[in-house]
Amino acid sequence: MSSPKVIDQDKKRPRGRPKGFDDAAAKDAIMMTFWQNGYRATSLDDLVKASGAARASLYQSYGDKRGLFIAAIENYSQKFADWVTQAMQDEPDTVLVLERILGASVARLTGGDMPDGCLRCNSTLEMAGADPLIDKALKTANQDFVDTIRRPLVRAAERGEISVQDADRLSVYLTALVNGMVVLARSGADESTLQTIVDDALVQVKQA
Amino acid sequence: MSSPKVIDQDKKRPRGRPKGFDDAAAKDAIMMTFWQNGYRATSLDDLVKASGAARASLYQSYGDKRGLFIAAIENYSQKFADWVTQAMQDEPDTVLVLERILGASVARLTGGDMPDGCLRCNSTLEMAGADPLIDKALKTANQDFVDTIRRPLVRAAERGEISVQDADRLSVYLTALVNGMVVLARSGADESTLQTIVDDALVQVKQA
DNA sequence: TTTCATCTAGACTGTGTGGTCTATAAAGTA
DNA sequence: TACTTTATAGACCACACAGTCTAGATGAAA
Repeated sequence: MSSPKVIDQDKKRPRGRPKGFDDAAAKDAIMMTFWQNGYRATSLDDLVKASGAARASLYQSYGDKRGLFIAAIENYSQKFADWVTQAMQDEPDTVLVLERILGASVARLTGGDMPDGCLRCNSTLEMAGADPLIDKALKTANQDFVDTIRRPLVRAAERGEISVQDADRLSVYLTALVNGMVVLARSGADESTLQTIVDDALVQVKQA
Repeated sequence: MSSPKVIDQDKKRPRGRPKGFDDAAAKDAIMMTFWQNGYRATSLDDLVKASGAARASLYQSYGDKRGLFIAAIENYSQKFADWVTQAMQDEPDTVLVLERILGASVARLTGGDMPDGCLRCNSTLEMAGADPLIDKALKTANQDFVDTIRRPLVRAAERGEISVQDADRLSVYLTALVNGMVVLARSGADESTLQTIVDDALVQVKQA
């Protein structure tokens, strides 16, 4: 995120005029804009302003509004997967990894530094079934989320701490809870309310 | 729903030309339309067609698109509350009432006879924070849902079966799970997957 | 320096939208 | 039969939007 960007990488620069904006930063800005407003309430002008890229450049890079949205969803998914990879490296204990993941979710859902809700959940309820390509991206993102939550549980299963069946079952169960907390948070639930839910859910995990 | 409508009730008929559509049926049709498409993707033309009412009549009755939407949300909330009232009359046992509620949710989320998802959840993730009046209606609807789920639990507490604290805690917990299942269902989860979640959650309830 | 590929700035266009307005139809009341 | 009230049908308007296009800017390659 805040790592010093390597300017002028060795990668050969293409022929024409160089972009006047940073690709990765623009991608993040586009993600944040869709996250903030939703798909339909985001205009191309919003994306142009947020990304710093020219309108035509966005069309050049992403095809159309739908392409921008799908890229945003993929970007969002990837960030979560990367975060969990890091958490699993930092924390060997399964329950503590899950505590971190769920605790970070609660913090983010109730903290003011990010847009409300979750781009994946927001988008799923706004757009599932409305467009084939978006639908596919959403299905992938939702499956990726379950798979990502599942990773620490699979590690626990490999260690013989729980069964593979429990890993599967719990990963879906915890996904449901996180998804549900997103809706609760957007309807005004505070941090302690959500944390109580997480604590109750972890009891479920520890019993497995 | 399909009960024979009493035509020409005793209520004195107002002076002017009578409405060419059924008020209650129109209200339901409006609810279904918003449920199907979401707020922003629903046009006034959609609502005119679905309700059978004239465009001007809708504006006369509801003020504007936002008023139509808020009425739809209130209508939706009321239907759920009525359903639970009935279920509590039919079934005295607390856990069995909750089983019915959650089971019906699973059936509806995976059955094809209703629009996808849940109008309350869909609308919350699409519109929370976007408009003050809609926001208020959504907060009310979400609080009503928790309160409605809470009713069988409060009845159990009054009977001394569980503590009031557990009733409060579990009502929020189960709300989170239902909300979460809505997202899961819209991302393609099948009935048995959701039913497994419900079964796991009911274990939690029985332990209280 | 010229050429070529790419990016930029923003004008432009067709379509769809929420909301209003007008003319008319259908009922009750006097 | 007039008069009043309410609903209907649909034309109408101003606006916002996604997407396209054009003219010019910028840099590498020749």
